[in-house]
Amino acid sequence: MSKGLPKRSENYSEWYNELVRRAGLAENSAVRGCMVIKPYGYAIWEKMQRALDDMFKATGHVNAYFPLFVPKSFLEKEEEHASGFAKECAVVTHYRLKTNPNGKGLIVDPEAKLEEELIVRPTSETVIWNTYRNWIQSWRDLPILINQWANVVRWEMRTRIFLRTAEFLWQEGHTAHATREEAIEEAERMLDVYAEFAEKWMALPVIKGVKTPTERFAGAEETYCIEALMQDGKALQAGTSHFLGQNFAKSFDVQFMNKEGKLEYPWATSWGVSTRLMGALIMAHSDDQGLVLPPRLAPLQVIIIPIYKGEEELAKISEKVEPIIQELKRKGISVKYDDDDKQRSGWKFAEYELRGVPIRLAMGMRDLQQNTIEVARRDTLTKETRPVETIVEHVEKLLEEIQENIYRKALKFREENTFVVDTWEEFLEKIERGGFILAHWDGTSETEEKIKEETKATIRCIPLDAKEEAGRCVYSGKPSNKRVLFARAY
RNA sequence: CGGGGCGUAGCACAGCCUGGUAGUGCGCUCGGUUUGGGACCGAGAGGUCGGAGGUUCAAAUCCUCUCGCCCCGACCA
Repeated sequence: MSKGLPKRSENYSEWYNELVRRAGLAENSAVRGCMVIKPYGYAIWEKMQRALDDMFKATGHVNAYFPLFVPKSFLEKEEEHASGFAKECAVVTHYRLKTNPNGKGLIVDPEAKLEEELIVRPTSETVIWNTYRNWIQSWRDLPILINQWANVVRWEMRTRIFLRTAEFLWQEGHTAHATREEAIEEAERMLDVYAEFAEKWMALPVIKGVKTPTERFAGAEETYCIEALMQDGKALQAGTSHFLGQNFAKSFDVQFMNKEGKLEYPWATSWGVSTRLMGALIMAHSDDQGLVLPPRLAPLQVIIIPIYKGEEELAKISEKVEPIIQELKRKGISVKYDDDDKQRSGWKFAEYELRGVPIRLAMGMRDLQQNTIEVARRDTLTKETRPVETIVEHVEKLLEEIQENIYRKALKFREENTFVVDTWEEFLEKIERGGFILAHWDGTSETEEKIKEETKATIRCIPLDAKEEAGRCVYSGKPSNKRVLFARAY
């Protein structure tokens, strides 16, 4: 059996699947389309949650929890929303099982049919706005700035671990505001939060933009998104933030008395990121040796491995290493000393590389005599020997350097794979190679659809920072005033 | 949901065509030797061959149905 992973260059999706499995992040479950997130994978998710949650709190949001089940009648109320999600809903029709009178096992009790079916939430706008009706009477009740951490179910035809699972974990923010401007500002603010999180924590450069009407969230007036480029040249939507207008307020009959004493519908936003970010994290940075984790999200930042023969040597190394461990911990760096005698050092090296631990320290007798320690960094796979005295400060700096380097590498990759294209021939050629394409578009969904049919590329977004620039649509030749971002996407 | 591939020990696979005692490597257990990049030797444990039905004296192998996984399309965060 080969101990290495499949190569990215040979079979990207097999590499991805194997990596997720072998690094102990997650596995497919007995339930179709659903995953088991294993402790190591969940530890990364927890770090993401913590960072995001702090950012949400810092922008004035509070957490709450709304029910898993959505009455069918709620889902129906906002028409666009309803038709957008109808195709992928899990439906609860009964509330009881009974033993099978004709044999073994259990059957659904036909007597226990629900009067109204319950939908397992694909998202929570409807339950939440139904609740907000009772919470909002006056302009003094606004804004409402609530987030919830939850699971949702979207019955996907084709699933991929982390990237598209039938059940996934996410956070969904749902806010209500007195004015249109304030709601738009909120949607944009949260997009910025996502972008900052992606770049500072995940070391993932993203492009902020708005979706075209066809790619818009069902029920939204505007969908903002952050788009990232994966190593195989495909785009991944890493987060979305929606300006929902007054659609849900109207559908759920939520009104407030404004300062002038007139009834008004409040303005809404919703925004979310999911465990899909795990997929983004993996696909953006990892290599053929395994995961490459940005230090700020790595459950374990430093692994220390002793290289020894016999207990006596191990004891000496352990003694030498102990103060280093203590000092690293004191600085808030997560560190593990792997003195497990059941595995050899070479095995451990490979294992922690597979798991993406940013820094490895190794100490053997040679180091002990010279008062040195070997430092290996995961992002570059380079090693050097350094004096023990300064190792803690070095590690501290190195963690930051790795975080930055991973980001720079991803940014460089994106820049090298972003193409400004003006002709259809070039579009066809570049889209085959993968990457982002910046091209003019005439603004019609007809053209968007044609391009998708012919190339499988979609408009990922209209970048927020797109310059006004006269040009002609790459497909139809009609006039256009800015470039939009095309790519094949996950 | 369509097209293709695959389900045999924890993992990777052979055996199936041509039915006749279920195998190999890795992993696991025990003992020993080892230890600066996935150690070696020896001895072991582990499988209702995805499930159900059928054909047959006999089914991992042939037939039917079913469930699941992977890849490619249509749909999506």
